[in-house]
Amino acid sequence: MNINRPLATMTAIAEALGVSAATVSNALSGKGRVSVDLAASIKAKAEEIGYVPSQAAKALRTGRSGVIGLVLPDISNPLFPQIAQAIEHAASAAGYAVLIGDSRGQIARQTEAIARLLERGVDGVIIIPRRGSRVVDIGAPVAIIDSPSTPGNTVSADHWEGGVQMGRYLASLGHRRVLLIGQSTTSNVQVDRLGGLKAGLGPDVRRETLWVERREAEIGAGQCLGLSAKVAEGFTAFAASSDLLALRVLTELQRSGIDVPRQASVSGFDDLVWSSVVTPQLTTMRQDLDLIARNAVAALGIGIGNKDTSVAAAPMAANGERIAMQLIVRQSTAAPVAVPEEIQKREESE
Amino acid sequence: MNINRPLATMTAIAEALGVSAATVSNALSGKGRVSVDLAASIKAKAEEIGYVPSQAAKALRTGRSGVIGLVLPDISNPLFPQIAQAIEHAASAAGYAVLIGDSRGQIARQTEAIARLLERGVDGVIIIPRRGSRVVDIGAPVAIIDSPSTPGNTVSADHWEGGVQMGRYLASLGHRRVLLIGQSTTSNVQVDRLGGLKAGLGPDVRRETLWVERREAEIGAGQCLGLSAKVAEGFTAFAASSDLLALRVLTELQRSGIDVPRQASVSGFDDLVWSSVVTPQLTTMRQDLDLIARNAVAALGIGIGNKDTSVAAAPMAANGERIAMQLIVRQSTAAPVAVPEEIQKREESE
DNA sequence: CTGAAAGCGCTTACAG
DNA sequence: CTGAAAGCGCTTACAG
Repeated sequence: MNINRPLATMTAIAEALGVSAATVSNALSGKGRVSVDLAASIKAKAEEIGYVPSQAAKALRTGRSGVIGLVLPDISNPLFPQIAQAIEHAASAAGYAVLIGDSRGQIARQTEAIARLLERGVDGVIIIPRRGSRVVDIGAPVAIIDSPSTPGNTVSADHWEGGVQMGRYLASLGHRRVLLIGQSTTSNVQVDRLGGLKAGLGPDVRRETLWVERREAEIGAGQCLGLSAKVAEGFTAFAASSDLLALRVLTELQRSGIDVPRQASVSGFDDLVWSSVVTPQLTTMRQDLDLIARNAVAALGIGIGNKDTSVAAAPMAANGERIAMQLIVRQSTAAPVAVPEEIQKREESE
Repeated sequence: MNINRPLATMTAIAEALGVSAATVSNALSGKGRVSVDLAASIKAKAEEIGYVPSQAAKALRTGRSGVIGLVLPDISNPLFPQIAQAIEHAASAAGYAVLIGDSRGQIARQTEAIARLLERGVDGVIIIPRRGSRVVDIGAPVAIIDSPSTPGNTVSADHWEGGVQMGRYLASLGHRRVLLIGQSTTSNVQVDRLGGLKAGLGPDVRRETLWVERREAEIGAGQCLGLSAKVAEGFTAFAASSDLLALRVLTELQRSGIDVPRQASVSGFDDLVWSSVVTPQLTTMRQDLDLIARNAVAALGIGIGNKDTSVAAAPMAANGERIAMQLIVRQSTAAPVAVPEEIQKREESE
């Protein structure tokens, strides 16, 4: 805010009403040490002159800024918008604003990003680390959203159980040969998801795991993963550890002339915005990001009595709790069908 | 930050060194009214005790928070991560932190989001409005990133010229029948892009425009757009107003058994993260978001002398300037080939 | 129920 | 070159 806001202070209200600033403060904060009538006229006056409290003064006085930092080292994470929205919403409901902590695309700069936020006086930090990077103690409340397998994790989706759900679903469809596809073995989230998938598929299903990062080290980045050969080998389902990967799988299969889901089912995780935009729409597992965000904010162990909105009591999970994921069945998965080797002619889609 | 940070204040430094707080302030702010020696020892002491300036006190005193707000009403905008990163980077270089302004997914709540930021004492707001929503005067510096066609726009990519580039490129490939695909006619950005496309394609190219929102009003959301019929009609290129739309087009075509780019070229706009992940990789137009962000921050008309980093002078555009877009040619576009009516057998891709 | 006073940590004229 | 003083707008014991 700029320098000029001379009239809209507590002092201004106090003078206009011939009372003390302390009384104005008490009336406005609603702590009830003021007579009902006086409080009412103070509030009316505040409204009238367009009073906006000075966060700076409040912060200086109370030692709390009312701001939390959100650190998302991997900005290319396509989940970013949903996460940011969920955190902002939960924070706002708890009386907090959210500062962006960016590590300039470099995961290594995570610590640096946190330091910058701390300099800004944030009351706490929510971190969504990437690839198992450890978060050191920073002398301020921290909540970490990662994977239950990550030490220090505060709250997260139950990625393993999500994998189990997806695995069971694919098995129930009748798939007996499934390719599991992950990006990187260093991601606890992905390892959990694939681990759960294996458990959910059960012992009767043959499966194989493809780690894209590893494969690309051999064939080069962005190259074809050789998925159509897998179809030829008899794989009927491709379960990816993320929608991003599932998209890659889906388009590569389609490009090779393979019909999804008729010849091959494809599934992902996360329910990204475009997951229902592609054809066929992607079957996926959704995280309850709102609940995760609320828990993360609550885990910061604070709670400014917020002014206007009385937030409905939201369910809270204990520290470290795993939030269930939700299976979203769409068109990219179906029961496997026996398909002749030569590519079957598809009916006109319209 | 929490209440306890008793030692790391200017007063603490002053006492430790037997000087006044004013001198410490002058030394640390580097305004040079302090002898070199004293300044050095003050800085050393600050370092030693881990001094972190209180933003709250500074804000209260100077009337400026050093924080700007970023309002992105359409959080489902897949460009969000790149934009947020670019703005944070530019703001940080100018000495600012960035507060997230969320309108809870509802475009109508844009004004509300701005108000919340203002209450937080931001020094200015950067807004990326959606679908031509007008931004009213808010009594604080504002920069709007939208489309040159939008009244009040501060800086943006030159979407029209980007369209021209793409149109020329497609025409140069030999396409003579092109389907232009936009989401909504109420988006100035999309209207500009398609307008530029038409201009770039030139008079020799037959084209038709498909507005998805309008079409979906008839056929229902998420339905097939009937693109394969267009291929049958002789359209050889599909130019979408965004990568998200292009993804939809690509997968629908592929699902219908159409080979991209052999039978149909597909292009988008924005170079989203997954654009190079799909097969075939998407030809697209990239915005220089870093430059746009720098201009937006600069347009706020402020500039805190920032502490450590001396940012290299960055090129600045005048108010309202249009930033050139960059054509990224990838695999989804190619010269059209005559294809027999019956779907041509594709070679194995591996 | 209401008010006077102190103080959060900084910066900025103003003296010296 | 250095310091004493005031004040940014608020909240919080403490009196009355």
